[in-house]
Amino acid sequence: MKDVAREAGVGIKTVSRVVNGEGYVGEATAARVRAAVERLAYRRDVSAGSLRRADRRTLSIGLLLGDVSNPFDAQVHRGVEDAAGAAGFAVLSASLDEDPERERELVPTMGSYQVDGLIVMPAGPDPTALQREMDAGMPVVLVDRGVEGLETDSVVVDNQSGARLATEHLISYGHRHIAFMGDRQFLPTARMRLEGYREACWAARAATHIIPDLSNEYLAETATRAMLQASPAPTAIFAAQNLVTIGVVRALRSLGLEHEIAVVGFDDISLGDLVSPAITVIAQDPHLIGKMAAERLLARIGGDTGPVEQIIVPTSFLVRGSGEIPPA
Amino acid sequence: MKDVAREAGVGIKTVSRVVNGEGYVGEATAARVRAAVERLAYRRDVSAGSLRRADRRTLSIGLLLGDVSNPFDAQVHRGVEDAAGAAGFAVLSASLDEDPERERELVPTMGSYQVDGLIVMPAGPDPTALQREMDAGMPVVLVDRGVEGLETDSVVVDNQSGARLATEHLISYGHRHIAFMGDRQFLPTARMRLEGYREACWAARAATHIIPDLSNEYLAETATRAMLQASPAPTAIFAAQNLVTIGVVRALRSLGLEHEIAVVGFDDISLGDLVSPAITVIAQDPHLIGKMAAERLLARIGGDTGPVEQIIVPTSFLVRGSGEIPPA
DNA sequence: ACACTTTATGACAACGATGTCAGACGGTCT
DNA sequence: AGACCGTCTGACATCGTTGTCATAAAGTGT
Repeated sequence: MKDVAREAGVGIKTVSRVVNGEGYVGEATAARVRAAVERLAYRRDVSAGSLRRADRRTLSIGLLLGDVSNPFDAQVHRGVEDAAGAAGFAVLSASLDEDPERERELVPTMGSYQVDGLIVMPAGPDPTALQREMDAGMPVVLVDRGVEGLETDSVVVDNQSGARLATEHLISYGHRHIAFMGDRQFLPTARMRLEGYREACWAARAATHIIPDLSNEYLAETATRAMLQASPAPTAIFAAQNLVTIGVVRALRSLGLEHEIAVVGFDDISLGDLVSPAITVIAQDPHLIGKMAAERLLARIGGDTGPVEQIIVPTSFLVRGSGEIPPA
Repeated sequence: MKDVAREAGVGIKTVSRVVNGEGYVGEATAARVRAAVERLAYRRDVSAGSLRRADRRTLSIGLLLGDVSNPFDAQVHRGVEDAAGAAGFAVLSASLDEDPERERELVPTMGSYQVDGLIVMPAGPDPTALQREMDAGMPVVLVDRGVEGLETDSVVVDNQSGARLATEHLISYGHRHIAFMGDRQFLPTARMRLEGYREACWAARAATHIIPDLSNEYLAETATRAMLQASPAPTAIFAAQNLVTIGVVRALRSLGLEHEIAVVGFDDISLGDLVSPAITVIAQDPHLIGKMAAERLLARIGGDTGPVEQIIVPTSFLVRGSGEIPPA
């Protein structure tokens, strides 16, 4: 900027004014400055600017997801990016892999990059890292799940009633022995979905059969195969997470049981409508979740001091075939 | 930092030395500083530090992808993140949507955030924005495709020979009328895949049937349906991109032709092994592509001034059924 | 002609950190 | 004792930018 000022024969503050469009600069001077900027291929340094500016804004937000390559998380990511990008904010992202250790580590790291706010899909139940950041004045919005003891905005879906709906759907087709296969129980979403399943089973006086802690596709497949050896084997399965659903479908296929045993999944899966039978699911709208979280965060960054909000994004029920198989 | 210095009763430079582990600090002093850091919940400001430091490093890299929510791109993203994270670098990412306009805009934006290097899946054929960045000393690594006229490292797959292999595979099963359905032809990868298809057809003296510029699933589905009305209709399809493959499969399914017409896809698709018939594909390893790109970039950031490298990541051929259907 | 406002401009300090340098202290060698 | 070295420490300038303020010129109202 000093160089540009010299090149244009003006003071550095005048260059600053032109670059930031502050006005109070003569048209002729401004033109000379713009020409110099062009000639020297000058580009403003956002971080140096934020250093001196009163609000310390860096026009960037941090995004901590479970795994950027999980289709659900990737859609959330895109939603955040769309909303943030429209407001001129850049997105710094990282994957936590549901590891509380990484959360403890990466939350302060994001802080040290001076992001203006943080969107987090929390990996653990421990609020201290995030609380510390919030105490330092950092706006935080949680997505997908909350953290007990942390008073801040969140964007979630109603996992419990979605799971209840899915289970009731199976019950309405005559099933009374429905297995629940879900993700790790320290995840609040997994617990809520289990709760919804339990509610529906109780109401129908159906037995419960719970297989938790399936953290990936492979474990889900193995567990499904093992479970179906038992007798009496369940006649239907509620698969409470996207990767679990894939594992279940894969196991049923390998046993040739995909047209005998009913399946309803939570979260849509790519090509779920093309396999045979097509997979009935409770679908979320992850792009919308990300977009709303980013909008909430941007409002907080902009100074919104209203009460803490919990935004619940609706789910939709996609009936496709696998969930409408009656018991044998 | 000034506050920490006052709290600990030392000079700010001493605090800096402790925080950065520079040594030459007495143990007692260091302990007092660490205690003060803890008490005041102090965190170093990375960007302010980089301002004065000679190398201007911000320990962050920029990543410009087609679309962070495309499964292929998301895997690349994760590969980059893994390699960058291990070296202590943060990743600033954005989606270009194959729009050269956005590329012109976001490349300098990344520059103004002072990233130490840039990994780009280029959206357009125009090298100027990237060239300008490189002239300013920014290391750049291209992924998935190159840019003509830009002398820089790149990590790609051999699209041409992959496509040739796929086509030859169909020919070996007796097909002589194979349709090529591909993405927009301004994308180098799309052109290379078409070239590979052409080579194989020529060698076998088979007719070509080319349907380009299918930029999404829906267009691919519609085009497939239209094409199959023609007579004589092709007996096999080479679907040259992941979303195109999905569209093709969807169209065949809706016409009930999925067991009549052979399909080989380029890029693996999720659940491609579960649909019936399972989809034969040329699979890439996007995680590896991202990882290698990041490693190359980190080497350049670290001062590697060796000659420009083009890294070619091998593809693999997954034979699953859809590509082994003989012509009627 | 006078006071007052508006527009245009640059000098300078400051943001939070690090590089440079100089100085103080204690120990070792001649 | 004096020269010399290694360790430990802080004052100060500096990185690129913006906030504050002073100043000057031109315009406006009386």
